[in-house]
Amino acid sequence: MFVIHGGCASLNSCSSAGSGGEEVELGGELRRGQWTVDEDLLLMNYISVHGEGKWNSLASRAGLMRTGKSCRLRWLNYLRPDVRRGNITPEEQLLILDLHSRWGNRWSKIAKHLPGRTDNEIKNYWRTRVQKNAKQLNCDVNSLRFKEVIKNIWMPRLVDKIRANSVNTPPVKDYSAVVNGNDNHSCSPCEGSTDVPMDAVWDELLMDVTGIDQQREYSPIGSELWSAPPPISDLTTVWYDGALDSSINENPVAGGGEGVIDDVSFGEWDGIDDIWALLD
DNA sequence: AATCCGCGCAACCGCATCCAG
DNA sequence: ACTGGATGCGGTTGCGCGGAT
Repeated sequence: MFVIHGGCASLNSCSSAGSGGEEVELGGELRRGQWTVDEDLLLMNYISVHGEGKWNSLASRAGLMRTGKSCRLRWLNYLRPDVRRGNITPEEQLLILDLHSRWGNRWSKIAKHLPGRTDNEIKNYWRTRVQKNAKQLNCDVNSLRFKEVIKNIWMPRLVDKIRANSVNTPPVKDYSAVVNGNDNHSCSPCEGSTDVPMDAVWDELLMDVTGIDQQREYSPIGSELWSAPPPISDLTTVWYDGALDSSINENPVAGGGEGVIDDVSFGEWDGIDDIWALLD
């Protein structure tokens, strides 16, 4: 019925809860900490029959010594059949960076545009990868300076990477197919992910990053008009020419309220290639 | 081989919001 | 309008693994 992906390899490896203050008591008390395979099966089987929702009563009816919140989290972040696991693709990275620049730490909102990805996963990605990068550059992750790095260095490189990949493979017309891999997860409605058409998101995103009107001409994704990409030098010219003029203060959420744009000088980023290498 | 250390990620917590009674 | 339970969300914690020493 269900396939358990990832997670604990055995009951033994998970049934003890480590020493981190987790109390796993079997005498009728609530369990905390790592979920066991048995618990996963109980939860999945119950939901397959009765559906999700009413998490508190679901927990007890399913015979789980867990809180409703814990069951909901486990289901949404791990057990749901359409949850996508594994490396965040360049396309997804680009989307995350762009959407975060617009909305800030609205992980759930961002996740709705990445089918199969959970807010938790995106949040973790941001904290581990993006914040690490900010740290390497000695700047605050919310600083305008770092946002300029994202916009003018990181995102263009991601676009390069996506386009480079697309040279070897036919243009992808359906982004959801990209992010879902080739598996046949229907990724059904993807819970709200359709409130903004993915093509529109990508058109806007690439417009933001490249500043080129005819982005549809070379958009690696979501475009039927896609053709051979322009030389990278052309794109970088456009990116870097426009970079310092553009204000990224359009977004009150992500702006962090600094209000003053840092003096961004890319001459200072001598080690940027090294840092970039860490992100690959 | 043993130990240390940093990273990734699953899970928890507290607060906010929604909604039915 | 009020209240309490259910749900959603963002921040934080800590375990386990793998690489470095």
